[in-house]
Amino acid sequence: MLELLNKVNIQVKGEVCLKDPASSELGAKIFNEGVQMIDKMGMESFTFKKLGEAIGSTEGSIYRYFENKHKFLLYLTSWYWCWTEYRLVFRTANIDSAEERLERALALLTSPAENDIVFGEVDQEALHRIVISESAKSFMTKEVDEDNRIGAYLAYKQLVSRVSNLILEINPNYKYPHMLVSTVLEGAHHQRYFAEHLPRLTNVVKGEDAVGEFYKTMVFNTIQVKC
Amino acid sequence: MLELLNKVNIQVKGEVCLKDPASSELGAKIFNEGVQMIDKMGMESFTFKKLGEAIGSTEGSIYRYFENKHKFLLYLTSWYWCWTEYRLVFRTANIDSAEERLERALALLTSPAENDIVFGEVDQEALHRIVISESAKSFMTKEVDEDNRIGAYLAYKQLVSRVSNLILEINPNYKYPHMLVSTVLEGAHHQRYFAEHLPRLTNVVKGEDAVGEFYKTMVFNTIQVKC
DNA sequence: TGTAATTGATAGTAATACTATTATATTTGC
DNA sequence: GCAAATATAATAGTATTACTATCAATTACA
Repeated sequence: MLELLNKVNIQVKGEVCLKDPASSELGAKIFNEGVQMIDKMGMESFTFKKLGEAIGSTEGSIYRYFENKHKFLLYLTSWYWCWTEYRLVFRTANIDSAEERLERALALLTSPAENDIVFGEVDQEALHRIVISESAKSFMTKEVDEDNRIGAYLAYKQLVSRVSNLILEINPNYKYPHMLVSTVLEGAHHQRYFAEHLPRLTNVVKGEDAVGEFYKTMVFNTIQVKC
Repeated sequence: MLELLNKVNIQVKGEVCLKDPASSELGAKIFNEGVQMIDKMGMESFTFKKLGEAIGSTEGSIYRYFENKHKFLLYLTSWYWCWTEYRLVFRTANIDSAEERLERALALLTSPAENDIVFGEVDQEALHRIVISESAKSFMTKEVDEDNRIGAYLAYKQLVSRVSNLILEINPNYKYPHMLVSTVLEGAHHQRYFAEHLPRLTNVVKGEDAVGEFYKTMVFNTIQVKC
């Protein structure tokens, strides 16, 4: 884990919270303990009442930060994608070859959960598990258009756009870069989940990085004009 | 829409319902009106009470068919995958070339919603939309292992296995057929959803079958050993 | 025709997802 | 250093949800 002297803060854009949880002690507790609770019990069982009790505060206080628990999930996933983009920029910096930059980007996006650069007390591994198993619920709702309007998916779209550009550097004529990138992002998460719970839907072998290998081959074979 | 003289029934396996909805008038109403309601209002707002009122019955009666609304969703998705497999077998029958069989299979799996062979009163288009926007919730829960144990995902696994075998016929050495197939199945649904709600995550152009084209190229480029 | 199974009607409960109110700290601006 | 503004805690309350239970009425079927 890389520790930075001057901490870089992840700033979540969009009107996803009523009050920035990074702005107070209580907000930080809500964020950190919220991540722990959702990781352990899942969104279904998670409530603001339980979270309030866990941090020695109350339901009412949490409602002053987030309108409801769905907005809280939107905040967590936005934070995750901002964090991912930050790491991606970091890992592809100073690399000359476009191919290698894409390779590194894909390795990051398909890698298993791991704590990285320190951001406060945030348990990045737990958050990664949450995004794997709950993020579909963040946009698969009847309110998706309204949530989109308030900017809840900006971070995700920005990441997709950034990786798409890496692809276009290699093959400027490739027609479906966004489709390919979102397929990889969603797919990699799914495969990790399947490996754990529905192994017959995947081909993950213990000890091998099958997910990374699979998507790397898939992307490079898909974008390159055949000989 | 092809109408068969002797109707073929979709038989959902696994212990997903308490009582087979295909076995009674009331069961059929629950199924058909349930599909309509979930399509219109989404799983979040859907309740057995509302469904009971809509079909002139009661909450209690529906609970005798399904333990809860999550099991109902499991039933719907299983039905959908059985139906999809049935259509796939139909469309690849009597085709000699393995490549063409795979191409037809992919075309079916990535195609937009459309009503097909008649199965009772089932609104297949609505069901397709439900699977696109709700099916992640059928396995992304803390009860996934228990649901798997009772056979809730058998139909899905069977379809993945069948398409994987098509791939292995073309390239018996390909290492990740299950991963590739589940990536396509989930991906195609996601792309349809994104096209509707989050267009910046995709590259779907009106009038073109970009989704089908994209996944076809992706699969064939991925499995074929490069020259 | 009698018995079993199914359905309908009604009632009840614990938990959830909030909203509202008021008292008590805590911060801040001057 | 103090008043005013703001944040938090404590408590109460409501409509809805996700069930469970009971019993009467209807229908099936043997």
